[in-house]
Amino acid sequence: MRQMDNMDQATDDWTARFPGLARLERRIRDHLLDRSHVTDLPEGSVIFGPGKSPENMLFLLDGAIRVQQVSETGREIVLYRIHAGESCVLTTACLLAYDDYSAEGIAETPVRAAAVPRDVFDELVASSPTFRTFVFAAFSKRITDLFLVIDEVAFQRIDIRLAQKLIELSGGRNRLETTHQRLSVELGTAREVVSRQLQEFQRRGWIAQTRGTIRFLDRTALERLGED
Amino acid sequence: MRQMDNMDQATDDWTARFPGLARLERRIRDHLLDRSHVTDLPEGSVIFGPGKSPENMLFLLDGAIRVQQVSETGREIVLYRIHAGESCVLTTACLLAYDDYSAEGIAETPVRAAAVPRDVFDELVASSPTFRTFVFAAFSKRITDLFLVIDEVAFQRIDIRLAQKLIELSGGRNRLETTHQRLSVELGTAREVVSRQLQEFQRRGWIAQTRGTIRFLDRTALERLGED
DNA sequence: TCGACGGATGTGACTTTGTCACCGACATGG
DNA sequence: CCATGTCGGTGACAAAGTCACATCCGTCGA
Repeated sequence: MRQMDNMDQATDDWTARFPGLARLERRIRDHLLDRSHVTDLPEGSVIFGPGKSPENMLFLLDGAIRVQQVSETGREIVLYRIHAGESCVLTTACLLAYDDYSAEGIAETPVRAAAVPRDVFDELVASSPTFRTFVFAAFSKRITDLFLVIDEVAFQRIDIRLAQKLIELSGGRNRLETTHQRLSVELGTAREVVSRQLQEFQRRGWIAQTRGTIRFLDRTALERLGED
Repeated sequence: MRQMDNMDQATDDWTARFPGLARLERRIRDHLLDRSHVTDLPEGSVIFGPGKSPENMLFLLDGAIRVQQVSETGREIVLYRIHAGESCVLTTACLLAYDDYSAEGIAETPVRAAAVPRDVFDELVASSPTFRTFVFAAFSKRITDLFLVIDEVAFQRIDIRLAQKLIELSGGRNRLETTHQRLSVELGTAREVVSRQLQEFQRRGWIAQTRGTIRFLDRTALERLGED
């Protein structure tokens, strides 16, 4: 499930890449670096999921992890992503063996992360105020993000959400390589709904579509729609 | 906003009411009891909300707090409840001053709670493994609960969700005093939708309605529907 | 006692979203 | 070349949300 690569940790202070850990006490930081492993995971790795609890808490150095949920009905929805500079707090939730929730974390790109064993995590929370702040801030951010997801799923129109998601996923580029199916999972809706909305965007001259890619012809129009 | 009642803390060990705190180290427990206040809040008190961060973390001794969110569009949805024996971890999220999220916590009944100041909370997390476990378990539970809410809002049929909610809110009694409006907020849907579903339940002989109350005529049928 | 008022509920017409059962188009590998 | 699997299109329908009302009922002053 996972491959571990030990690195020369003395020369690679990965904590510097985490804003919240920049001011970590020197002694603490050294302990953390000493007791953690930097790990590389290929794209598509399942970091955690039903029946797969990780033993370590991850601090993402590069890449992104997508956390999504599969409903009993088979439909899926993307809950959030963890990007470089963020930690995988859900792992701790998982570590605590809370009953089998259906969420899973998947490496969306090749991922490099620092793996911190559970006991080390606990020691750090106990001994470092800075680390505590970091951890609670991470939890808070997740929870408020989930509030936002709930708000959008419950109350936002699908055309608006789709426009927002297209802009978000494009990351500034003017084309997006994805399928209607994948977009429907992002929004927790049905593929046909996405297809129809994209047809409408195309009819309005905002995008052009070919199999597997969407080109933006009028990004501003999409952004306007996405602003409510 | 809040009224504080000091009690004879030496004789009232409220930590005993929290399963997760039962094994708290004696020294820690005394510190917690010494530095916290037991507080009474009237029904309807706003515990936290947009612009109202609490200074304390609450441990609920009696009553219930309802946490809900108001969307920009004015529609509302109940996110979760905090019952006696649980703590208000969201408060810590709030304490960390994460940007103004729109969620608010309201006392659904008269509430008695132990208020733990922020610095005491931090000390306890630092010094007690038991307390740490308690806090992280609380966070985990909230997050997994929110996953469930997302799943239901996104993928579950409204009749099934309504049946489940009626059973849940009735708490074993065979009548429920609430309005269609309130039920619609519970589910994050429109009042008309609730009215129509309730009419359908009534037509099937499962419930009887009068202004402000619902009587259960065939609770089993509702439970069956609620099981998918 | 009357009537105004506000909250609670009922209703119909309509739009949006989700579901289902298909279809053909395209890419890939034998 | 065909078989297969993924991708996207389509129409008919069902479920859910929206809007604009119409009642209904209890309460509170006048």
